[in-house]
Amino acid sequence: MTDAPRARPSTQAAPPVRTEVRLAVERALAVAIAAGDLPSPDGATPTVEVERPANQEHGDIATNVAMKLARPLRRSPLEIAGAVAAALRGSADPLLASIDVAPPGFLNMRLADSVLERTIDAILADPAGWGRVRPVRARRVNVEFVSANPTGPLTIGNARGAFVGDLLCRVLEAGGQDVTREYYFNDSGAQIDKLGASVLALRRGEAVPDDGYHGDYVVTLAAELPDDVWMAASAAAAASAAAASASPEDGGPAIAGPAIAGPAIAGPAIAGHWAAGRVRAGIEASLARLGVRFDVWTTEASLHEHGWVQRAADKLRAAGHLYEHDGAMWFRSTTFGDDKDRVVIRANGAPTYFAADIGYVEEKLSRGFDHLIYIWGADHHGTVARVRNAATAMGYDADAVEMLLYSWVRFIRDGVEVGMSKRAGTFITLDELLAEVGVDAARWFFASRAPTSAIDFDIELAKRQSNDNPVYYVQYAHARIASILRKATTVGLEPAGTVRGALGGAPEAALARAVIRLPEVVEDAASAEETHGITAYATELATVFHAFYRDAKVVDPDAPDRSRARLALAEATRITLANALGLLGISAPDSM
RNA sequence: GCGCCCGUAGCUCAGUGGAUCAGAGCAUCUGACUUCGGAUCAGAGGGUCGGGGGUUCGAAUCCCUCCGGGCGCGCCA
Repeated sequence: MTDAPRARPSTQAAPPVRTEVRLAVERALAVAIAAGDLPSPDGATPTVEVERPANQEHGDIATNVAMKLARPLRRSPLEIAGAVAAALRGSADPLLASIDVAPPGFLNMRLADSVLERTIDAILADPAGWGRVRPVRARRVNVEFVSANPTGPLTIGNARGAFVGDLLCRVLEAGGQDVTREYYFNDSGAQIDKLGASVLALRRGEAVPDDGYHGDYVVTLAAELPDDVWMAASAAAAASAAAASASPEDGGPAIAGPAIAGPAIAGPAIAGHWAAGRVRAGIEASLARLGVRFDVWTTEASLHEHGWVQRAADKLRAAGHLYEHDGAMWFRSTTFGDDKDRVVIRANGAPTYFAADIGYVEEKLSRGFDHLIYIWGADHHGTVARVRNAATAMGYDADAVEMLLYSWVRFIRDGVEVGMSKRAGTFITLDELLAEVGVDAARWFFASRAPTSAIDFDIELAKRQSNDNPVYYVQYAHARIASILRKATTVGLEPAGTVRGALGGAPEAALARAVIRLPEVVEDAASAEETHGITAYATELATVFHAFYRDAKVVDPDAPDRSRARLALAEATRITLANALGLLGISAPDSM
């Protein structure tokens, strides 16, 4: 797999062409106002926004700033557009070849060939840096995703979270952000105990409890349970059984700065701890196979052990946001708009899952992140408000904590939804899905859809139509260019080092115009925190290249100079396709 | 019951802080140069943007309402 070039802050690419044009328009607007051609705006001047028109007749780049200024300047949009256009034409900037005013007040601009040429040349000079952009706002970002409990292998239910999170990280990195990828394991608590109890039951030759875990992997775990763990678990089970019958009182509610009770040490917990570790190793291996990398693995137990939960609770208490009620400790979430207050410490002294969430926020932010992103399934939307509220209550900026919710995927096979339950052991693992569909196709599938949209994933369809999948269309374009470049060398032709003066033809101009947009697409994707713009762009670029291929003979020994220039443009296109695919973690094959 | 999300072409999905978008891919149909990769290209048909109201010069986009689907409303995780 061709991986995306790693983030290298030292590579500071020139701003996207679109940005250059926007700045030129802003300068022209200022010039027109200074010259008295336009009045000075009373209130806030609207920011200039430029866009890529869908209709080619509207030029390469257009702006509606004249219409936005019509009200504050009390001039007609056409009059304003005319003044800005005149100022643009009057500037010595060779950026634009033409500037047209179109009703009701649009400014349509066409890029000069020289801009296309120097951009293409820059791609050839620095392929790895192409597509990386300067951040609008440099941040240290923590992205936490997957975070599936280590109670069983990753399933297709975890697929979207894994890919969405990974893709977001890649896009943010290309957008110039400093990204840390993090996985949170809930390695203690009732679910782990149930997993442990299930393993112990099988080891004893008994049936798995009804509320335990029933998958085949539990049988394997029971068989592999080391003797020392087995004996320790058995001894602890016996001891806690004796203790439970001897002392029913548990010391009353924990208030006024008590220590938060840690997880109970019992047989199932001991076995569960071991099993979770084993399962976790499998999860890490699966993620590696997906090309999903993590920088930091944090466990819930470590948050308790290192006092983060306690510190966060203390912080909330000191700020007056905790109170006791019915023997439990509550966070006054309603202060921040939640519909009810939330329990942090149960009446029995045990912290809730929410308590660990709060401790985790404190722990993450203590590491110096400016921004925390949680990739959560839509079923978690009920917990968004309370966690963000807790962050606010601890004194952090509300915007520092962001939850990105993705909708559930319905997996369908033969027209029937695939039902799943990790506990019942009826599920399709992520490994199985990828073995059937392929990583590239799966990545493309998730990358090309907005995370918030509910989608259907038809497994059979994904396999059967694999050759019609747009991902193969894009990869084919890349392989075709690689083939052309190979072909060229056999007749002694190499790409030229520059396309200067060689983009005059219609096929060349159209292709170059598509190629130079990559940084804009990356910029938009990073700021919107979405990836489907990149897949759409890659598809479009492939289409434009295929048209170029149809209209322009690239390898032609009878016209060596023209061939070398077209080879250079083809190479720039190949780099752009490879970088766009690499950004998505998808391979860019030289042949297929 | 309350809250959040969603409903766009036969299918899968973009577009949703108004004008310069009703779009892409697949599927269907019709065509393509003895030539660099036909996993390609050119073209066609196909949608009252779930229904209905409202605001506006203008609404897929904003507001209300209804219908239909998903999810959430624990001292679970």
